[in-house]
Amino acid sequence: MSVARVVVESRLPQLDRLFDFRADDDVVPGVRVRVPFGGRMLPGFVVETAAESDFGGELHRVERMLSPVPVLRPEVWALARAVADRAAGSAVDVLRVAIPGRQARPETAWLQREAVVPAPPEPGESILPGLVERRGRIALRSEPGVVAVAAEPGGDASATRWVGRWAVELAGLARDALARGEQAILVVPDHREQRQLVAALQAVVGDRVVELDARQSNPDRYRAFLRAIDGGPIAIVGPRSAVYAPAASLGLLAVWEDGDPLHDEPLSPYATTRDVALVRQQQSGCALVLAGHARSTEVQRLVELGFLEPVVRGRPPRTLPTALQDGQAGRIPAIAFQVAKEAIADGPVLVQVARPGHAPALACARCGERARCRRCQGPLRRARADASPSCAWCGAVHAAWACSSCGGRALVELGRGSVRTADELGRAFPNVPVVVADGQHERLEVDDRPMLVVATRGAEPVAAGGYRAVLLLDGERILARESLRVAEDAVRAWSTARALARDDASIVLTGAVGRIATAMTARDPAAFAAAELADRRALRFPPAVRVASVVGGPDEVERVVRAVGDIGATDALGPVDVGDGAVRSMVRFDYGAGVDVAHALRAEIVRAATQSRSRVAKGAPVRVHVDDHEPFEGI
DNA sequence: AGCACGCCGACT
DNA sequence: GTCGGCGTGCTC
Repeated sequence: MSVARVVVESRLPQLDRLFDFRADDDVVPGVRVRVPFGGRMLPGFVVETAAESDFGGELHRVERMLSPVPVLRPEVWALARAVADRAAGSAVDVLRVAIPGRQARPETAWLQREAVVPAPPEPGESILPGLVERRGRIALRSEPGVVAVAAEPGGDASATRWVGRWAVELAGLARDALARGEQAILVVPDHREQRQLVAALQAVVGDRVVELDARQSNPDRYRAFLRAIDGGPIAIVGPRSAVYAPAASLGLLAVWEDGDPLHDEPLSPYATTRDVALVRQQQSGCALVLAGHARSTEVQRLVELGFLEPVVRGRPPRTLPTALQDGQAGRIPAIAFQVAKEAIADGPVLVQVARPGHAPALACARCGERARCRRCQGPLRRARADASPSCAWCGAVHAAWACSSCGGRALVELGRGSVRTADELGRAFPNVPVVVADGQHERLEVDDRPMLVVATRGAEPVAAGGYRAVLLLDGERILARESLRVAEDAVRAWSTARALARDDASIVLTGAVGRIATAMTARDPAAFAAAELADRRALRFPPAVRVASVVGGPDEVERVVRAVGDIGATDALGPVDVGDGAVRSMVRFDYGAGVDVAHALRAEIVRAATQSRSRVAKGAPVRVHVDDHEPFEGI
């Protein structure tokens, strides 16, 4: 009998620590257990074992071991703990995304396997030779093993398959780690990038690739996770949760397009891949690569600090930014038609648009009032030219619409979506097939024949031989959005779409002027990222500072903000009303105050969870979101 | 969260 | 005198 120190699976912030239980000797660190806790049974993970406990009272006994597999590795526990502390959250909440649920069948098969660790692959050429070897010797401004890579656009333009050069280059770096017998973790925003990266990896490391994908079935996911537990020279690829993959000797951690919002975890404590990767790099000393076609302002900040060494690969394809004349908004400019016409005979042409459907917005033809859903007040739109208006939020179809303010029955279409753009292009190019790719119509690949591919941002299919031209439409509409990161997001979305083009392709960008247009023609992404970051500094917005949003009842929010305000280098914005009797404040703080702020926030969260249960003080519960990616959205 | 403990108001 | 309201604290 020994003592098992267990983290119990409870959302209560005050239980986010280890509790001791008596356990049999087969209960080893990392296994899942069920323990008696507060009068009932709770699942948990054994974090460590010891001969004795320093708890004063009588220890309960572990009820049973749920699985003998040590799924929580020490390095992942350390990571979860640090990530939770940084975000004023619970470590178990991190483990929920880090560790897939047990599946009996794959586990039985795994337990009966003959443990075979694959041989390391042969070393080969990579874009940053020696990067992985430098692990462990990372210091500010001296030979960093941490780099920000501006990836080379374009790809392998074979007629049957397209793999971006970025993927080939990351795969080469992964092979460097595997050749040393270490693991590589490569984190991508989406399964689109995952497909390319897996293809590139298989070309250089064969079957030493493990995909940890939330889209997999539960057994497949657990099977892949168990393969990662086995260790050895393997490359682990997956979306944001893969950053927590078990890898005892991690040689490389690479994040592709760290600025993509898909890297933001929507579950508490909301850590984004880049931040987790930075913590993991610090803990493991692995080489860290933050790569993308665009540079995030967060990466720019780390470059300016000298923590990341910037590396610029390749050169963007020729890009023509075109401003729009008055009254042209939403139209396809003549130059875009011209470019498409010249390129289409030779192969596919990509047209990127802002919104899906036919008409993304509708308004009353008589009074101009935006058409809204009678049920939920959501905006109405039209999916196809001949479709009835439907609500974008609840999906209700409004065949017989009447304006709520003037009673008018006629609608005008505002803007145009992918389907309408496709219709118009189809008329302009009568003999060319048109393919629509958006949230409703997923399309991952197109072949090398002439066609127009109309896609919303992030839904662009890969073209086997590379696109012959890319039209980036709706710039003015994208940039009209009210958000801290519009420009950064737009440049990233345009840069990634453009990278799907063949090297000799022409790129047309409509509705972008000034700094943003320049960003799309410059070779080096630094100038734009630096200018964006300078703006944020001037305004004291992230990532120049960090922010924590505090939502809840007015009294509670005020109390939390006051507690954090006692720390230096902080200030608060708000509170603003967010409905249902709740308010929101934004606490801004310098990076240097981060540890103290997170600590104070955590203390307030625990206090709110334990002391505020008197019937009078029971308002909306306080919720804290540290490093909200879009802190001012919806204000 | 649930559950135990503990201290003031109406009651058989 | 005590039964029970809920505020407070704890969960190995």
